[in-house]
Parts: sequence; structure tokens; C-alpha cells
Amino acid sequence: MASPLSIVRQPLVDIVIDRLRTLITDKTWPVGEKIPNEAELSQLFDVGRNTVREAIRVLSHSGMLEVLQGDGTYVRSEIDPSEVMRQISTSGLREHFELQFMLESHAASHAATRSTPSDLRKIQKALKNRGEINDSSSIEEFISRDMLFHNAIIEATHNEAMKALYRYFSLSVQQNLHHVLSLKDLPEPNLAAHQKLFDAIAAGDAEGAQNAVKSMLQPMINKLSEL
Amino acid sequence: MASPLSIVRQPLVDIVIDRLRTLITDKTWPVGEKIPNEAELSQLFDVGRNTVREAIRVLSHSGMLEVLQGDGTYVRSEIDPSEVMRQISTSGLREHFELQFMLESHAASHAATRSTPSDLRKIQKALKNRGEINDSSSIEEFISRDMLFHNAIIEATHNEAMKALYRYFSLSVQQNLHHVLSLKDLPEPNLAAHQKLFDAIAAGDAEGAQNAVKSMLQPMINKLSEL
DNA sequence: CGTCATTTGTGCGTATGTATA
DNA sequence: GTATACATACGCACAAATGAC
Repeated sequence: MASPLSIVRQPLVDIVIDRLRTLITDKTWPVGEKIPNEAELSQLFDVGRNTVREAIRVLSHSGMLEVLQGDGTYVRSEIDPSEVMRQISTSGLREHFELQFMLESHAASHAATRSTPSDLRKIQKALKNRGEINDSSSIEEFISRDMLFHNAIIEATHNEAMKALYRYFSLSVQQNLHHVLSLKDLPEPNLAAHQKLFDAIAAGDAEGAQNAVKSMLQPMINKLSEL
Repeated sequence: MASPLSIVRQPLVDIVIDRLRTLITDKTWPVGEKIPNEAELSQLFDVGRNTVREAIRVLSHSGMLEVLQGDGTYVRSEIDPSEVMRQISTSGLREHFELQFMLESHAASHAATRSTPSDLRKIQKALKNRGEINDSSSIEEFISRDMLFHNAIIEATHNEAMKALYRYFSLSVQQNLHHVLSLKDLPEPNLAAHQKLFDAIAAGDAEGAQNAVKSMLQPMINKLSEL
């Protein structure tokens, strides 16, 4: 029979993870504190030691805890990076595109001021290879080529943090692609707009590059805001 | 004796996690694929079932895998969000501040165009409470009040994804604070600069707000670029 | 320097809940 | 409805690492 009220049964481990997380953000166990050992936690939460271990392992992998064999487990951070990413990916399509716009816009600006000749060659090559959407054999392939162009721009920022963040977004967007493609009247930036962006970067015109991105993505965001 | 070559011994679980991650990014197990069951993985990696379970739990929590009791475990994503955040937080101080600047700048721009009267009141209140650095009893307290002001601006963007990302950064910056404070000649934006930012937001001047943020943070970034 | 208690690491066996054929 | 496959959870035992004495 189980519980007809709850649609999904939450695994015990997830409950333990939540309780541990709460105890940390609560500052019951402040950063630097050594938390009780596995046997004690097992009693405290009334679960098996294996369950406690799985919960600790998850939090340790996300950076909140550090486990030292033979010593103990210590609190290292109050924030869970994977929670941040979860919130981002569960946010709406408009919010998602706004973040993407923010990344592209700044990347374009940085690329304009600090791209090397080698960077510019790579961007131009990617632009040439991209072509127009009707040139492509399949939509998936075109999207993939389009992403290569945008990735080349991000590379030119020479900012590892920005590259990592953009990598996550481009894949995330790719996953939500069918949502976007179903909106038939969504404005799609053409080759000319992309060329304009490249020209601004090549000319070292940071403001122009930013405006080019804005004119490319703003219409999409506006459309999404209406929904 | 162990292995004198490796400073730290890597737990078996971490090795299994890496191998699983590789098999996924390799596309050996593409997205949607059902991976072997725990007993098979236990044999494949020559480790106990518990070890496999802990590894699967970690990857499931980070969104790469989905575990369905009574059915099996499926690949859901090729990217690990916590890896992205790890890369971001291990990047340099300059790269970190550039991302922060990007967030603040866009938030200010959005706040200028879509902040409600209630948002503005909260920002103004936080600004009044912030004061100057010499007014404060301790530096930590001042930093905390300064963050409240910037958080109020982010809130006004009404973008949950942006708020989540900024929350992570503000705490991350707070943790690296001692690094920044040791650089004595680092330019610190004063109250007047913050007032200017608020005025631009209140006036609905998106470009002015963006410029205000730029003049606040750009000197710090330039300083960090010299190092 | 070694001994010993503590703590995490690893593995195995077993019973139970759940989905699918 | 039943059987089977699978994940869930627990408990126990021993190994390995650490820190204190």
C-alpha cells in the first residue's frame, strides 16, 4: 500500500543529505567544525551506516564536507555548487536566455579587446563553416556548427571560469532545443548578424561587439517574455 | 608502505566515479542509455557493491545519472555541474572578478529597466545602511553590509538563475576575502560610487547603471591583471 | 618510536520495496 | 497473480589511515 499521498518515494539517503545540509547552513556545524562520526550519525538519524556514508560522500563531492580517513569529517563550505546549478537549469527559458545573453555579450566585448590573431583566425574559420541554416543537411548539425562559432568567441576571452560556465550553458541549451524549435515564430539570427559580430571583434570594437550580440539575442528574449 | 609516489591516497570510490564519468563523456554510454546493474559494475571495476553504490549516488545527485528503483540506472547528462563550479572556483582571482563584474553589470542594467518601487526602496535602504568603510566596527561587518546592497540589486532583476549564480559568487568572494584585503593598494569603491549606481537604477538609466558598475569594478580588475 | 584507540574505507550477506514481463 | 530483476537499506567484519600517548 505504501503512502498514497506521496507521489514519489524519497530515498532515505536524500533525506539524510537534506538534514546534513540543513545542519551546515544552520551553522549548527560551522565551517571548520568536525562533524560526528559515521556511527553516531547513524544513530542520530536512525539509519544504517551505509546510508550515512552515501550522504556524506555526496556532500563531500560537492565541496561542503571534507572526509579524512582515520581522522574525521569536516565542514568546508556552506554552499552546495550542484544546488546552484540545479536552480539555474530548472529556471525558466527566458531566464536561461538572459544568462546566455549576458555571457555572450561579455565574451564578445572581451574578445574584441584581447583576442590574438590566432583567436581571430579560429573565429573566422568557424563562421565560414557555419553558413546559413538552409545550407545544412540537418538542424542538429547546423546547431552544432553554430555552437562552434560561439565557442570560438568564448575561447578568445582567455577566461577559464567563463569558458566552463559557457560550456555548461551551451549543452544545457542543446538539451532544451526542441522547446525552442517548437516556437516557429522565434526570430533566428542570420549569417549577416554573425558576420557583423565578427567584424566588431576583429576591429577591436568592444562596444560594437556587445551591441551585435544584443541585436542577435534581444529579439528572442523579448519573444520569450511575452509568453 | 603504501605508495610513496602519491602524496594522497585516492579512495576507491573516487576512482570509480572517474571511470563512470569517463564512460559517459566518452559516449560509451550515451544519454538515455541504461547502464549495467550494481552487481555487474561491481565485477567490472573489481570493487564491492557498496563502493559502486556510493559512486552512482554521487553522479545521480549531480544530475549525470538517474536511478529508478526496481528498474535500473540511466544516463541523463554528459556534464557534471559540480565539476563546472569546481573549475570556476579554482580559477584565478582576476577571472573570478571578471565574472562578478559581468553579473553585477547586467544585474544593474536589468534593475534599471524593471525594478519595482518596492525593489528601489530596498536598494536605497541597503545603501543607507552600508555607509563608508571607516564607519564600521569591523571589516567583516562592513563587507556583509556591502553585500546586502549588491544583493538587493540582484533581487531586482527578478531572475532566479542570476540570483542563484550571484549567491554562489558573493559567498565565494567572501571566502577569498583575506587574499583581496592583503592587496593594500587595491582601489575600493566608495559610497559616492554606490550612490551613483543607485541613482542610475532609480532613473531607469540602464546604460548609466552599467557604466557605474564598470567604473566601480574595472580598476580592481586592472590591478589584478598586473599581478 | 611504537602502541593503541578512533575513524573512515571496503566488502559481503540478507531482507525488503518496486517495476516489468 | 506470479515470477524475476533490480535498487534500497541494514548490519557485520575486517582493512587502512590517523592521531594521541
